[in-house]
Amino acid sequence: MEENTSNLDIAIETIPTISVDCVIFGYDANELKVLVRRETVPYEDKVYLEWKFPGNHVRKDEDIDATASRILKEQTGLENIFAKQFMVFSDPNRLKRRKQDYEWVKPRLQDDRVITVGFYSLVNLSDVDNSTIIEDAKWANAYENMVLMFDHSEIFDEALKKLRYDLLHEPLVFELLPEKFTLTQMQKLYEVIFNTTYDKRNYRRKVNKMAYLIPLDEIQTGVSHKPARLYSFDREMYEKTRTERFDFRM
Amino acid sequence: MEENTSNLDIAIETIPTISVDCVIFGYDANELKVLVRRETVPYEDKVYLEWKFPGNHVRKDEDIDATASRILKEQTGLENIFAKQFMVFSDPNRLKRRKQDYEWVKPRLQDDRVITVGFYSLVNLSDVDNSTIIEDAKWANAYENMVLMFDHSEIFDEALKKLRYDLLHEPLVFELLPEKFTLTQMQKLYEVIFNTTYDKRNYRRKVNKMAYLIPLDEIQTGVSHKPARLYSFDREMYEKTRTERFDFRM
DNA sequence: ACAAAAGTGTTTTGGGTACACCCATGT
DNA sequence: ACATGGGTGTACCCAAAACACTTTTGT
Repeated sequence: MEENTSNLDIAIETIPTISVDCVIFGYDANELKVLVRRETVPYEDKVYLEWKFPGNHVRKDEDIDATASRILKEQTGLENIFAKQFMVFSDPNRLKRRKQDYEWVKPRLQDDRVITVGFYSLVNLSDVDNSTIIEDAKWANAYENMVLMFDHSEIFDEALKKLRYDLLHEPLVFELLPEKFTLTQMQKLYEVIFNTTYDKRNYRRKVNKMAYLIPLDEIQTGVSHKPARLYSFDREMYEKTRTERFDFRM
Repeated sequence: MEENTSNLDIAIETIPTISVDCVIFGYDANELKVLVRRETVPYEDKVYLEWKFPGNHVRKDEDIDATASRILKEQTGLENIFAKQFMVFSDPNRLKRRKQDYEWVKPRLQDDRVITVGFYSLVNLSDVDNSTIIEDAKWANAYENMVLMFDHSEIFDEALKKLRYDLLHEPLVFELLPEKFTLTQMQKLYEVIFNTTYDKRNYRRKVNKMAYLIPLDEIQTGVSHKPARLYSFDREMYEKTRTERFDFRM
C-alpha cells in the first residue's frame, strides 16, 4: 500500500495494519477519468506491469482524512480538494488474491493483514499540472474497466457508486467544475458521470431554480460560436437555502 | 473497546489498532431505541456509571462484517440480522477525550490508538429475549441524547443520519418490522425514525404501488377495534422490480 | 454563408398534498 | 352504545418529460 516511503519510515511513523486508498476522479474533455499508478511486479522470471490506486499507511499522529489529504497532495499537487471516505475493505486475504501482487507488496508491509479505508476524491483536471507532478501514473478513462491489483477493482466499483450517490445529494459537481462554468459544462459533467443524456431545456429549467447558482456578467471567450454565460456556485447561499430533503437529481 | 475477552485473548487473536462499534437500533411500542452498555469507571476515588456502544477488536482471521456479526450475536442473541458499516472514526485522541474514560480503557488495549469502524444495525425488539441475553445493557430512547463515552455520541449522530439516509433508498424498514405487519405499523415506524407524521391516505396510496408488499389473507387478532390486514415483504419481487432511482421516501 | 453551440415555451402526464367520513371489532 | 383504529376518494398544484426553432459568434 506504500510506494513512496522506506520500510524504516513505516516502522517509525505508521500503523502497520491500516491504510487509505484514494480513487481520484477527474473530469476533462467530456470524459470521466480516474488516477491509477503503474507498478512493475516481477514474478517467476517475468515482469508484470500492473495498476493500482495510490495508497498509504495511516501515520501514528494523523486521522484518516489527513492521510487522504497527504496522498492527494503527493499525487496531484493540490491541497484542500474534496475527499470523502466511502467504505472499509477488510477481507483478510485482500492482498493475497493474486500471488504476484502479494509477493510485490509483502516486502513493503510490516503485517500481512492490512485493512484499508477507501476515499474518493474529485479534482478539476485543469488545476492539475500533470507534467511535473505525476510520475508512473496516468488518468485512465473511468469506464475502461481496467484490471487492477488486489481488491482495487472492487474499490473502484464502490467509489463510483458512492460518487454517483453523493452527487445527487450534495453539491459535489462544483468540485469538478472550474470556478466559473457554463450550464452546458455542468450538464455534460452529469451526463458523463451518469452515462446518460438530459434534455437541455428541462435541465436549465431545473438548475435555474437553484438560488445558489449565480449568473455572472461574464461570457465565454475564444469559442467559435455564440459564447455562453458563465455561472459560479455560491456556497453560502447554498447553506442558507438548502433543505433536509434537497436533492440534485437531474 | 473490549469487554468480554481477556487481554491475553486480544494479544493472540485480534488486531490491536482496529475495532468495530455497533449502534443497534430497535423498535418497540412506537419508540426508536438504541442499545447501550453500562460501564463502571473508577477515577480519583469516585466511580462513574457511564454508557457506550458495544464494540470489539477485529480478529486476525475475520473481516469487519464478521466482527460486527459477532458483536450483534453477543448482545442480542440474534444471528443474520442486518448490519452495515457507515463510517470510520480515526481521531488519534478519540479515546483520550475524557481522562476517566481513557484510564478505564487503557488496561484493555495493546495500543493507545484505536481506529474504529462504526456499524449500525436494525433489530425487531420482539425477536430479542432481553431477560436472558443482555446484562449491563439497556435499550435507551434514541432521542434521549445520552452522554456517552469517548466519541460515541458522535458515532450515534452519524449512525442515525445514515440509518435515515439508507431507509429512504433500501428496503430496510422490513428489518425492523415483524414478518407480518400492518400498514399502520409500517407508517408509525417511518414516523418515529423521521420524527414526523404522514397522511394515512397518501401514505397508503404510495405503498400500494409497491408490488413487493404482499397483502395476506390474514388479519390482526386480539385488538379491540377493526382488525387490520397483514402484509409481508417479498424480497424476490423487490429485487426483480427495483429500479436504479428507486426511493422509499414517504 | 456556414458551422456550432446558446438560449428559450408550451403541452401533457403523473405524483404530491390536503382533506373527512363510514366501517368493523371488542368491551 | 361507545371507543378505537381501519379503511377509502377527490381536487388542486406542481414537477417531469417530450419536443423545435431562433440567436450569436467565429471562420
